[in-house]
This record gives sequence, C-alpha cells and structure tokens, in this order.
Amino acid sequence: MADIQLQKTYDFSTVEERLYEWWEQSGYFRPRGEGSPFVISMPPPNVTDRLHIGHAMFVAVEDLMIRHSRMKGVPTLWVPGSDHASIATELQLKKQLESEGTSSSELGREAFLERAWEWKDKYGGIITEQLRRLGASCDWQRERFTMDEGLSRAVIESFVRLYEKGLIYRGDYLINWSPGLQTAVSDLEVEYTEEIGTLYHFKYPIEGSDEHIPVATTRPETILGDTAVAVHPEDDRYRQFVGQTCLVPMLNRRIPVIEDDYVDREFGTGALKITPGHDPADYEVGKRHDLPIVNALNKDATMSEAAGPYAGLDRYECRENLWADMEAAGLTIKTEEYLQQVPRSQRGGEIVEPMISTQWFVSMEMLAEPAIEAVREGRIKVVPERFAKVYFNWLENIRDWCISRQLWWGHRIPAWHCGDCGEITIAREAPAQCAACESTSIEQDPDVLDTWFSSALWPFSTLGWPTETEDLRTYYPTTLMETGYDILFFWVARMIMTGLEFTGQVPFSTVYLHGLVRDADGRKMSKTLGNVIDPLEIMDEFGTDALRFTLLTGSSPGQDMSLSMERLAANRNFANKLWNAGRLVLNAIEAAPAEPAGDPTRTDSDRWILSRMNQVIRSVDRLFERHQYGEAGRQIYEFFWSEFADWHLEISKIQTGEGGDRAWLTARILVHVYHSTLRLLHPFMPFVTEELYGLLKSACERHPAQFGPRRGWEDALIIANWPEAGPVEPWESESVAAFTPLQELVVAIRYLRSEREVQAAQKIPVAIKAGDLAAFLEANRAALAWLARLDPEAVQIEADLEPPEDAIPLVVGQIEAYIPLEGLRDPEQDRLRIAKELEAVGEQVERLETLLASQFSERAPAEVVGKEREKLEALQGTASKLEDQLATLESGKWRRSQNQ
RNA sequence: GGGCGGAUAGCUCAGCUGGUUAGAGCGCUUCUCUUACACAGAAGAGGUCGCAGGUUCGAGUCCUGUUCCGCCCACCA
Repeated sequence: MADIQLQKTYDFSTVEERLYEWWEQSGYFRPRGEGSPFVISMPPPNVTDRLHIGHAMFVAVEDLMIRHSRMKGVPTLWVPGSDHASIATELQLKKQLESEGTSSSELGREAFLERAWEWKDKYGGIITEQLRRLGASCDWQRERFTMDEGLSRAVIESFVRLYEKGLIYRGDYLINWSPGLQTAVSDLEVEYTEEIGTLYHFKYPIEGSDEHIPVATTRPETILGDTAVAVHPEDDRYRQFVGQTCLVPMLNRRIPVIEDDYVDREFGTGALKITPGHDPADYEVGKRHDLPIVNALNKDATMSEAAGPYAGLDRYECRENLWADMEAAGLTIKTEEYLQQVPRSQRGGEIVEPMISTQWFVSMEMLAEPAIEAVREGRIKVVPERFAKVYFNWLENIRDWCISRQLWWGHRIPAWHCGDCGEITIAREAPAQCAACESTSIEQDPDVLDTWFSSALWPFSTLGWPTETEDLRTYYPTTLMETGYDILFFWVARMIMTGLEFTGQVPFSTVYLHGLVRDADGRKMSKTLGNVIDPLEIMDEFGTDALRFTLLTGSSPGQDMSLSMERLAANRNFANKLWNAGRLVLNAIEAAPAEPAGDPTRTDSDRWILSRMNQVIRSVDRLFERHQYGEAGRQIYEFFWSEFADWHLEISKIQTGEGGDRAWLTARILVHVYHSTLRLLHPFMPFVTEELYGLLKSACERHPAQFGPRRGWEDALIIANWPEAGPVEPWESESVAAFTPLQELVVAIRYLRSEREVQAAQKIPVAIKAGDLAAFLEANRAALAWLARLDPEAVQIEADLEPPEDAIPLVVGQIEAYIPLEGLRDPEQDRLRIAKELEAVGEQVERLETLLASQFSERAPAEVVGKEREKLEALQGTASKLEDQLATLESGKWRRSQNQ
C-alpha cells in the first residue's frame, strides 16, 4: 500500500473552518470574469437572529446555485446582509431593559436608540459568523445592513417618490392594533388561529317599547362601541324595527336600526350589532350608512371614556363585568361555545384589536398591476409554478399597506409636522421650516416604517440605488430570488412592486421558493413546541456537508421537508465514503508508472464508468436547468456509491495490480472520474469535496505522470470548471449495455455463494458457457474472478462447453455457468431454484408475448416495440436454458454422484 | 367559502417531457473486520403507487370525481 497517511474516517471538524477562511481570504467569493453575471441577493437575516434551520435551508440552496454558477465560469455575485427587524429587535431589547429594571419609556427615544445600535453592534455579527459556518460563499465585502447610510437613503428616496406620486397617504383608518407592542401592524402580520370561544346572545332593547332585537357577539365589550343594529332588508322578523332606535345596553346610548344585505339571516340571531370602530366588516357597513365611529378602547386595550362606567377596565375584565351587569338587567339570552378565528399578532401572539388610528399607508393597486403583469408575461418565472397562482390571488385582491409603526427602532418617516399650521412637510433632508407656513416649529413624525418597507428595496438598494453606481449597472437586475414560500407576500411581491416602480425593471427574473423544514414528525418547528432543531448542533455532530446535502435532497422545490437524524447520518456516511474512495484513488495514483510504454486501451470497466460519468453529467445539467437539485444530488450519490465505488473502484484494484500501462491508464481514468464527481458534488458538499480536491491535486502534481485536467489544476475546487460531458457518443450506451452481463454474472455467483454459505475467503471454480460473450468475459476474467471471489486458475470460459458433471448450474441471461464444487452440491435446492427462476422468466415471456401480440406492436413507436421484442428474445433464450438445466436435473444426471 | 400541497416498501421520502419487472435511506433477515471505507462490504425479504372512473397500444406519472391529512387566503357577528 502506498504511503498515504490519511485517517480512515473523514474528520470534518478539522477541515471546515480552515477551508472557509482560505476561500474568503483568497477572494473566491467575489465575482470574476466577463459576461452576463449571475446575481442573488441574500434574504437578510434579522440582526439579532441566531442561526436556525431556515437559514441553513436558504444557504444550502443559494450557495448551491452560486457555486454552480461560479464553476460554470459566470461572474457570480451573492450579496449578503442583514435586516434591522424593527419590531423583533425592539421587542428583544425591551425585554433586556426590563430585566435590567428599566424600560424604554424611562430611557427615552434617543437613549433607547443608542442602546439599540449597541445591541446591533454586539449581536449583529453573530448571524453572519454562523452563515460562514454553513459555507455561504457570499461576497462579504458587499455586505449591507438595512439601516446603514446608503440603504436609509434609499428608503427615504422611495418614500418621498411614492408620496410625490400620491401613493402614500396618511389618515384615520381601521388598522390592526397590537396592544402589548403598542403599535399598528399590517394585515400580513396578523395570524388567525381557530379557537373555541363563546358566542354571547343578548337583547338589544327598542326604545319606547318592550320589544328587543336579539343579537350575538363574540366580543361583548365592543357593545359599548356599537353605533347601529343591522338587520337584513328582507327579514320579516326584524323588518318592522328598521328606522327605530335601540339603546346600547348599560349605556342607553341611542343608536339606529338599519338594514343592510351584508347581514346573514341564517347566522346567529340574524341581526347584527355594528361596531365600526372595532370590526373591519362593521367599518364598511358604517361607511355605507354614514354611522359615527366610537372608539371604545385605549391604546393599551383598556376601555376608553366612551365605555362610560367601564372606562379604564381591561378589555376582558370589561367583558365579564359588562356581561354580568347585562345579566342582572335581564338583557342576556344565552351563551354558547363557538369555534372562532382569533386574530393574533405574529410576534407576541397576543390578540390584536381592530382600531381606528392615524397611520401612514401605501396605496397598492397601482403598484400591484405591473407586478402581476411581470409574472403573467413571464418576465419573472416562479418556481415551483403553482405559487404564481397564490401570488396573483394576493395581488389581485391587494389592500393598502399600513407602513407606520409606533416604534423607535427603524427608519423614521421623513415627514415633519408643523406646530403652527399643522401641515406636513415631506422631504429628503430635514427641513428648516414648514413648507406651508414657514414656521420653524416643526417636528419629525415619531413613527418608523414597517421593517418590510426597507426589505422591499433590497435587490437594488444593496447595489447602491438611488445612486447609479457601477454595481447597480453591472449587477442589477439580479438573476434569481430564493426564499421560503412563507414570505412570498411579505417580501417577494413587494420587491417586485418596488423594483418595477423605482427601477423600471424586474428586480430578478426567477423566484425560487423552497419549502419549510419541519421536525421528524412533520410539525412546524417552534420554540413553544420545543422541537426546534439547532443547525449548529447538527453541524457539530454530522458536519456541514451532511446537513446541506440532507436539506438539498429528498425533497422538491416548494415542498416542506422533515429533517431526520437518519438521513443526516446517512449523508455523513456519504461524505466518509467520498473520503475513503479518495484514499483508494490516491493509492492508485501512487502505484502508477510515470508514463505508459505503449498505447494502452481502455478496459470494459473503464469504458463503462466513463460512459456513465458522461451520462450523469448530462443528466445533472438537465436537472439543474430545471432547478431539480434534489434529484440531481440523488443521482450523483447513486452514481458515486453504487457504480463508481461498488464496481469500478473494485475492478480498478485488479487493473492497478497489473502494473505497467494498465495501472497508468487506470489511475488516469480514476483521476478523471473522481475529479469530475468532486466537481459535481461541490455545490452540495463544499467542504469535503474541496478538501479531497486538494489532496487529489497535490497527489497528481507530485506524481511524474502529471495526471489531471488538460487545462491544469485550479488552485481550488471552488473555482474549478464545471465538468462537461460533450455530445452523446454511440459508444457510451454500448459500453453501458456491454458491461451489464458481467455484473449480472457476478451477482448470480455471489447469490449462490450466499445461498450455499460459502466462506468469503474460499475461492471457487467455475465453468462458463458464454456463447457470443466468451471473448468479453475472457477479457474480464480477472475482474470476474476478483468480484465473485473465484479461483482465477479454475475459471473456464468457452463459447460452448459440455456441462461438467456434478456441478451447480446457473443461468444468467445468455450465459450458463457451472460451479463444480463437491461440498456445495444440493441438487434438490438447485432444482427448486431453477424452477423458480423459470417460472419468473416464463411469466415475463408470457407477458411480453401478449403485449407484442396486442395493438402495442402497431401503435407504439418502433423503437419501444423493438426494445420489448429484444427483451422477449433474450428471455426466451434464458428460459430454454433454464428448461434444459431443469430437465437435466430431473433426469438425475447430476444426482448420480450424490448416491455414490 | 375559495385556492394549494400531500397520500408510493415497516418508517422517512425520491420518482417533472406517460414507455411496460417502481427506487433510495433507515429498519429487518443471513453472512463478512476480503489489502479505501464496519460511518463498510455481499446476498435477501418487503409495495394491487389513497379510492373510483376516464384518456391511451401503454398511467405512480395526464384528466374528472372522491376520501383523509396539512397549509394559504377570505369581513359570517
């Protein structure tokens, strides 16, 4: 064995960090070369995030694309960065302040923001360090932050432009209010959960009568904000009350009974209380009927002055007290359990209250239209396609976007309120005076923008927009946007809208959406469930490559996947297999002579593996084009393990052992195939492949034969050329077909060995009646003997031969083999085995005969029919051989000696 | 109420231009520490591809319907 001191097990822990630093320092992450570039903007993680499995997913997918593109020789840029995550960060910081016994209000805005920046500086780098751990080959020199100077300028610029175009407005509207966070949130930030609640039925008394209208509500406290009772115009039960006046329970406020066909007569009592201040549907009804709006809640979700005696109570306390009082007043009817959709804040999980409030909005309809067109016309392709439908559906029914947040951490709205005339001045720079009255008593709007407002600009703001920078010219529009489907609306749709609005171009031409990673039981990972898988722990245990390969295979685009430890372990084993196969290849290189004496020709196994290699490269290319990365990875895995390692590497041992020209050519081919596989695999498993590439390269460079690519070795695999298969050659499929009989024969002999419990060490003889395949088998005699553990001296291969007596018969396609081995004979078992095989083959023959006798022969393409016909002929040949053997066995010919 | 996805081996999942004996990993059975690898090697068992129709010479793959599970969107109190 050659003198190569490599451990038997691949130890990723000593490799990953070293290689990453080397790559980064070598500048490999920066775009190189000429031509149309491939660009991805990284979805910016929140500054204060810790690495979670979602990050691992996007890095795996995007880095795969980036590395592939880079190896293709395309100038490749992956722009990294992070997001200030206004609301999430502010929440965390508030928690921290609380633990310190202080609060944001105590600190005041400025001190709070100082703390926020400190926090960002301290924790903001953690996530980017962790992305390095995943192997993300992004251009860190172009790293951006949503609140850095350039991006802030982009935010202000876009706000002002939208405002000037009349697409931003401010006003009092019903918005979702988060009482705990004390801010408005957008529709998207509200999640509806199905919960069992109570439906309260009660009486709405008619003024000046004993009659009442029965009404039902899930939120009795909102009764205090009612401004009408509505009934269906054709509802005979209540029609007579329309136009009369009801009295709000406990307040005796007078409100009208109105008619509106929004009311569903079938549901509940068939009459509806209208609370325009606290219900979106009621708000619409209120607008139609010009009803007043009563705001019954304060910002902290306690009851407002409008609630009269209940003012100051918490909303739920009020609900209880009010209901008790109503009960005492005889106004209640009944309560019942009711399954309802409860709106909860995506952040804190608290129940969100619809509330009237002064906020800033973006008018979306005009922005949505071009965004719809861009996808419809195919200027943006969505992968998988089905999400385009979801995208259209959302944009076609889009509602205005509430962009103001009553928070401090974020981009402050560039609006200045005049203390004198009340006018608002919108400006790119802080103005000195009011634009309307020139008063200097102006103050900037306290609100900040929704964090997604700045993210929406990400693909171009990171490249310098609004300045026409070199980067913007070169790398915009970007090529592809890759992210989870869960932020299609939050982010992707908005980027498309702003991209078209501000740059006049689509921000990217493909949207690739990956699925969500779930736990082994298919559940969503969440902190409350306690089933969160920490990628850092996974990487410690299995290595980054195993994690990445696991995330990339075994799923298809947009499809959720479960992460199982079994698959992680299997892929860690795969990395180890690569490693050990590498060691063998290195041995073969060491063993090879400096140069061939003659002109060695390839063996059948050589031709076979080279053909398969080309086929796999083509297949992988095809799959990559269609974003079928999982299937591509699977095919490389199968090829490497089940074909290259299991067959060709085994045979190569024989070939290397022959020495001389054979050993030289064998090494050369091993280097080629192994090198190609490393390159195919590099985007999936960057670390182990780079490490092995280094070992392969130096072994080849040390060796006088100078094996390796014609263009020479690159310094690193990360910048090596993607393998090319060239056009399909006829010899490829021929070589693959030619090799099959050898494999089948080997498997058959191994089966027999296993069946007869032959010791592994025992080399057995065989006589082979090979017909047309005699020359082929003769050429592969050594390989056959090695693979099937035969005694090379006792392998007899003839086109035709008289079956030896007292031998175990085997039929493999067109080949008959006889194993003349005393101790192993068991004619009865042979008979059973052959009968069974004959039955199976017979069934196939019958099936094919029927098939070929049917319309199939006329209707199916000649090629397909021909293939089946050939198959039938081969099977018929096999069947007749089996029949012969069976007849011989039954005649007792081979039984004679048993009775001796 | 709309829309989408899933249902394939005991388990977790691939299988994307329909081609006729459906694959992998794990698990299971038997053997082997054979000079790359026991994170391995060899052999094997195991599936009417949710159900019902249809199109087709041919369907896991296309169409229709249907059941169960999951997700998204939506103003039934």
